[in-house]
Order: sequence, then C-alpha cells, then structure tokens
Amino acid sequence: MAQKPSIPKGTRDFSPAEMVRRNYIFDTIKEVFRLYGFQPIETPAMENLSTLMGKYGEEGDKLLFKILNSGDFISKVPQQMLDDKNSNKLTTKLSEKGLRYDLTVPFARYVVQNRSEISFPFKRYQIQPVWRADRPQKGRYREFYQCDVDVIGSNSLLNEVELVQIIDDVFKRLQINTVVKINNRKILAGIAEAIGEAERMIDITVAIDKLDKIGLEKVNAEMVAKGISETAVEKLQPILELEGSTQEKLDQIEQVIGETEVGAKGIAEMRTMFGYLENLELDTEVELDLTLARGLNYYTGAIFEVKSKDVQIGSICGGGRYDDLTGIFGMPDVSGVGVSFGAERIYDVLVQQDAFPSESLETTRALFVNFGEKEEAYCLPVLAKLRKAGINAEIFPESAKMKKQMTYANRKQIPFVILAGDNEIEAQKFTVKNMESGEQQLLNAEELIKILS
RNA sequence: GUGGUUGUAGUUCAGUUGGUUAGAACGCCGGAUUGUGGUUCCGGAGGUCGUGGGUUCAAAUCCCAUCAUCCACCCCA
Repeated sequence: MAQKPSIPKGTRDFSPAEMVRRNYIFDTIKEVFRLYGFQPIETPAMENLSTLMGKYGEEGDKLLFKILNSGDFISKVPQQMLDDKNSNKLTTKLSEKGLRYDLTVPFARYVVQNRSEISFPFKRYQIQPVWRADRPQKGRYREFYQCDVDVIGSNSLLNEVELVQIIDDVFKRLQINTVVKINNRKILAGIAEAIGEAERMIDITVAIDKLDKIGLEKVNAEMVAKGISETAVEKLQPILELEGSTQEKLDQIEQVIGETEVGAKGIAEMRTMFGYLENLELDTEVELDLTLARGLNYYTGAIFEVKSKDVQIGSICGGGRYDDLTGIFGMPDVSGVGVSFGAERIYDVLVQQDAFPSESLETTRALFVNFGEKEEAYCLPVLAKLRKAGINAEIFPESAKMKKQMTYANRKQIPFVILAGDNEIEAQKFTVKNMESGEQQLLNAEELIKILS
C-alpha cells in the first residue's frame, strides 16, 4: 500500500475502453475539420520559454510548466541570485523551455517561422495535449487535449461564421445539445470607453463574466472593489440588464457605445455575423452574451464559448479572434480566428449522457479458440483471410482451458468466437458462436467471412 | 496562490463511548463443468487501517505533523 506506483496529480492513464471512446471523439472532430478544408499540423510538446511567457497574462505565466535546463545548471547561476531566493528571477536562469500551455501560441510561432512556405489564408487543425500547472478539480486536469481549428491571414467574418458551423456540426454528430455564446471584445472595449474606464477593460470584463454565477450586486461590488468609479458602474447597469432578441440587444447597446469607434465597429461586426447565421439551419442555439469575457488577453474581436445544455460542466469549446498574435513574433498585421474543443469535457458530457455509440466500442470482431497445434495450423490461414478482408480477428495464443478463452472473449466484448476442433477439420468447416445470442453455426471459410463482414 | 473535505482489501464503503482475531458487497483466483463465456452454487487468496510521531494498560478510533485525495475560490478547456 505504502509504495503503490502513481502518476502526477492531474494526469490520467487511459484504458483500452477509454481510448476507444476518446478516439471516437477525436475522429468525429477531425472528420468535420477536414470537411471544411482544414489541414493538420503538430508542434513539439516543449517550446522555448521566451515563446510562451507573457502571452497568457500574469496568471498564465504562473501556470506554465517549466523544464529544468540540462547539465550543471546551478553552478552557472551567480551566488547573489541564489542568496536572493527570488523564484521568478532564478527561473530565467534555470529554465529555458516549457511545456505548451495551449495550441494557439505555438501555432502563431509556427506561422511566423514558416511564413514563406504557407499560403494564406492558412486553415489548420491541431489535436495535441497541453499542460497547465493549476490545481486539478472537477473537469480540470494538468494534462489535457485540445482540438484547435484556426484560420490565419483573413479578416473576413465568414471565418467566424464557418467556425460556428463547425461547432454545430461537431456537436450534432456527437449528439450533444449546445448553446454557443458569442460576444465581441470590441463591444467590451466600447463599453469600457463609454463609461470612462477605457483602461480597465480587463477588470470590468472579468467581473461581468461572473454575472450569472454571483449576481448583479456582487458584480457591482467587485468592480468598485477593483477601483472602478461608482458613476461608471452606474452607467454600466443598463448593459448588464439587457433583455430581448439579439437584434434588440444590439440596438440597446448601440445607444450606449455607438459613439465610440471600437464600439460601433464591434456592433457592426456582430450584426454581420448574426446576419449570416440567421440564414443557416443550425441545430445549436446561438446567442449574444455580453457577460462572456474569456480570460485570454490576446482576443480582439469575436469571442466564442460553447456550453452543454444538458450537463453542467465548464465550457466544452471556446475561442475567438486575435488580430495581432503573430505581431509578438515579428509578423504584424496578420489576423487569426479559431476555436478549441476540450476533449476531456466532451468525454465527460458523453459519459454522463451515456451517448457513446455502442459500435464504436468493438475492437476485435472474432476470436479463434485455440485447441492445440494441429488446430492452430488449420485456423491460421483462415485467420489471415479474415484480416485481409478487413475483419479484426485474433487467435488465443495458447491452448488454455475453454473457460479461460471464452472468458477472455467475453471481457474483451468480442462478438464472435470461432471453434475448430477435430469435427470441424474433418468437415473443412468452422463453428461460429454468436456471443450475445449464444447461437452457433457450422460454416466454411467463405461463409465465415461473409457473416463477419 | 487561498479555504475546506476525505485517507481502512483490487474497487466502493462499514467499523459502536478507544478494548482482544478489522468486516461487507462487488471484483479476482480455483472448483462444480477437461468442446462453450456472460447466470447459479461451493471454496480460496487478499489489509503493518496513507506515513511519522504523541496521549493511553490499550489507538483504525483521540492529538500533532506530513503526504496524498477530492471539492470550492482565483483562473480556465
């Protein structure tokens, strides 16, 4: 007990049964991505810390996993720094690499680094794990997979619309009822400007973000506590209490922020987007939600968040437009927009809804029971034929007791067991047992392939 | 980073006001059934009660520390 092996906090192993289900999710998502013309890329698990630092805000920097330099890293550090015991400063001396925190920043780095080979607009998808050093809790892990789709090098709002279609398509296929919440950073900036607190947009949005969680009064209190003036908070009230259709909401907001340049632009963008979306037959609900803020600071235009309607869990997909992410790497004026599907949360939703298709759980279709050397020799060529025909099949590798072999098939949920002993060999046939119904049939090799296909 | 929860068999948990040999269910292994699994019946293995210290004649039970865990906050997928 005392020395059971373990894995780091917030990480998980995936059993065969879990992998089958995870692959079902990944495959569904990939299929949809390809349908819209996106191409895959992969980037390394680790990036230079200089690439990662400062992109996710102060909070994000703290959550980066840093990789210790190799070799005798400590003796190169000046004694003075060791004595100071300032972790932040020391870190830059001890670590030059870190594990990726998301897929968007490495993607931006990739684009800048390979710009001469990429033809824009560049539509890529990327499905890989990311790592965050925060405390695990429900639906939160330290290692988890993101499934990103981004278009970079195009300002068109058509891209935003297409992303909503992708979201709709993916969750339709996965049979998850969703609501897509959309907001726009320009509107948020407009609001901040209109109430005379342009510099405090982040604080304001972070507070507004909690509206449905802690209520209006507490949100107001938090803003005041953060140093927002009371008159500004007062001006904000009509926006926090918005009601009605998207159209009506936009009209109301326009009255408050239409004067500001960013605000007007944000409103116009939203009008265009919702105009497109209205004419598409989407299953998912799409709504304008001003309380949607999203943490990552690099967003500049539309922001998205998708929630399950039936299962309460954090957002299962999110993203937005970032106008100048590549600028940090020396390639200005390239706009991108993308969303990220959270595979683990989608998994949790599907588990709770029991919505995994049963066919997807099968790995082996048929098992040959092993009776001994002579019988092995008889089965092997037919086994090869089955595989050639695309049927997943295996033979039990030793002539163990029947019970053991049957139990093996049962546990592995193999639907068919094939028996071939003296009688079958003599008749040049095989006995096939349907493990669910218990029925048995005596068939020749061709019939066998037919029934298993 | 802040606050809280819980650590007993492979798993989920029970364990009385501290009292002698720490239990159950499920799972696992074997047998009934040497060419038939999932059902049933019979039998068996498996725990230094998270770890270290303390109180006591006596600790799974009380106290302290430590580690782990889960949950909430911050933040986020």
